[in-house]
Amino acid sequence: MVLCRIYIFGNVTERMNPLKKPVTLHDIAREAGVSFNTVSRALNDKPDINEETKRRVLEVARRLDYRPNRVARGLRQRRTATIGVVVADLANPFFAEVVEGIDRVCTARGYGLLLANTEEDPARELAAVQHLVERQVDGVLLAPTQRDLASLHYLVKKGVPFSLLARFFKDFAAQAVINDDREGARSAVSHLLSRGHRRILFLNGPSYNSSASLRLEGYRLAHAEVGLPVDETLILTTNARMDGGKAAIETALQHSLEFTAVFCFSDYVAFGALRALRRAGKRIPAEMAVMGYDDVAFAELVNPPLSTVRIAKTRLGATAAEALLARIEGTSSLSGERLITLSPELVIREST
Amino acid sequence: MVLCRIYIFGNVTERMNPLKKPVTLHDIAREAGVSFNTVSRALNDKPDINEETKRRVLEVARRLDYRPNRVARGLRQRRTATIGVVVADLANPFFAEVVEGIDRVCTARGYGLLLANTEEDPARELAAVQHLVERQVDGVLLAPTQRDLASLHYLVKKGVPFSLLARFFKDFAAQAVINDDREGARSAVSHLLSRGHRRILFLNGPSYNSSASLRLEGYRLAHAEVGLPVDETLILTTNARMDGGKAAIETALQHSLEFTAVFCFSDYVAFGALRALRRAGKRIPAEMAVMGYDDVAFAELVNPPLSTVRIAKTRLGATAAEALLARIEGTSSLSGERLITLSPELVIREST
DNA sequence: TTGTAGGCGTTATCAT
DNA sequence: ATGATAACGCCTACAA
Repeated sequence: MVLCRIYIFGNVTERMNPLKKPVTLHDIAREAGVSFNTVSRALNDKPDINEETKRRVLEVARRLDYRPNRVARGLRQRRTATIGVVVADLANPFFAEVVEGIDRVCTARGYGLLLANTEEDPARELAAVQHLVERQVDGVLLAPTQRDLASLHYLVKKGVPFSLLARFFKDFAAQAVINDDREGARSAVSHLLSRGHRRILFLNGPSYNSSASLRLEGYRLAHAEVGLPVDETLILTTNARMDGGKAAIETALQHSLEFTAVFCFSDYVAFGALRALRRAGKRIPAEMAVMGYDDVAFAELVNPPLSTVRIAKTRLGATAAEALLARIEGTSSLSGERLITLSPELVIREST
Repeated sequence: MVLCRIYIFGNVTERMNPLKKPVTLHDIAREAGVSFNTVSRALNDKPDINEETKRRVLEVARRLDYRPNRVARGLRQRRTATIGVVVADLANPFFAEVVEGIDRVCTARGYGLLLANTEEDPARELAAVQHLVERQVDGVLLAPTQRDLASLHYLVKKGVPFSLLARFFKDFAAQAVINDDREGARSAVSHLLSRGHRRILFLNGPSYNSSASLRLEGYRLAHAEVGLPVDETLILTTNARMDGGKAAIETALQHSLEFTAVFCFSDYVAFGALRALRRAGKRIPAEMAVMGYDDVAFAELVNPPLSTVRIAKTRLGATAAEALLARIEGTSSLSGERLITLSPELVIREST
């Protein structure tokens, strides 16, 4: 592995402008020969103002390329038009797409997006949330690690509105936008059962994760529907990454566990499982069916293309943002709901 | 395709706390029996203060769970400890990883991260930059669309420091952290040539993209090194996404263009090419070699695992952030350099 | 219709 | 060592 060296060419010729002082309301006022709050009125088009002066003021503002100082405005109005976004793992395409959805509605409505990454570490989650609160965000969108409730308690204590992304708590009444993971898992496992599989290995996520527990319910439900008892030895817990899937399959094979299909907590896990299975000489789907979850962009690119459960990721982000903004701005729509559940879609490709 | 319906369960029982007024310096001052700027001194541990009172003040602050209002601080100090990040496409894992690198150094140094997404639209790029400037960010990290210089001129005019991510301009002296794309392409094409390929199709990005033009130079250089003239008909321009690679291969095949290897602008493009080639019955690498660029996480998962050129993505983001912060804070280190170039790494897997 | 005054929560600059 | 006072740029009264 080649070490990355840094090459440096040339040097910046042009000196940065030494942060020239921005034009303020006062500057415009002086230029237009009015008081500075007449300018304020003109710019925020308030009712009480003469059309003619307003026109003149706006003209001057345009000429000087005036830009409001949103920090000052934020201090005065006690709202910053900013929302904090705390995700578990940015490099995970799942969250990247969720954030894209959030960005779309936030920028459309003039809100800024203050981003933080926890890497599934509860301590970082709390630190991030506190930091965001200090920055006076109007609300927070959070994918909690679910190891504890510290950050949520903090938000409640500070009175900052928030919604949860893709995860929720049974015993903590916070708004959450989630995927219907019970149904997603049920339909996936049903599909496998309908193909004749009777021993379906389940590589699930950790039990504190709400998606994992919902998917486990779905797994059981599908079995119950056909009157098949669940063999608990087929339920394994892995970490949510690729190596988790690989490792789980390897140990399962070592212990000569019997199964003809694998249902995975995520596409990532499925990719790992796929590799391990192929390395063990299993042909897919002839000898072994594999099913993922999420439908990240690459699911259709692996070999064979992965069957999976699609989550509407950007939609999830966009919906969460809308619900939160509605709550912040006092709009009605989705504001009061506890759980907003998006329905999943079974995507059958060639791995099952 | 199943339409995604929204199910809504339950209702939020607990009313959000009506944004209780946060504790301020004054509150602490009253509680501790000192003036509010003594409190300020204590908290920012300034020199001129009695140890005893300082201890007392800090104790009160802790008890009341005081948090500084960073908006007020930002207004007063004219620095917000925030940097703006403008990327081209969040859903692209390349940029997601770059942002992860940025996040790591920014949070470590107490900076917040205001994120915006252009989706390669110059108009959105300018709007995003203006928005960030209104929010008084201390600096901007920008992956420019390169269709025009409007946003850069704007930043210069406003005197806001910025660095470019992964792209640069020959004729505009802005700091940029980039990959050595000429060398990356040269080594990739060299490798193909050394395997005996003589007609190497190049699916390149649009020419305004600085990476694309550098990679073209590398393509030519590799040919020159072995004294092979370049057949210009082998150089195609595609959009940087998967469908681009697919479409390009399809037309190339239709026009019965002769080639035994394909070098792609990105892994994404390569994935598309891979599919189109396989659909056309080509065996890889026996009949056709394929090489990508970037080394996104999935490159090793496709079939066959993709040979590619690795860019140190998180490192690129982290380096850019460090350079920018150094410039903002007046630290020496990388601050003055024009181009900071990271060296790529050739990764040979099974597609070549 | 317009201008004046005050304050949002800090930090910085004076006095004391 | 501490306290009063003045910004920072804006908005929201209220007065003219």
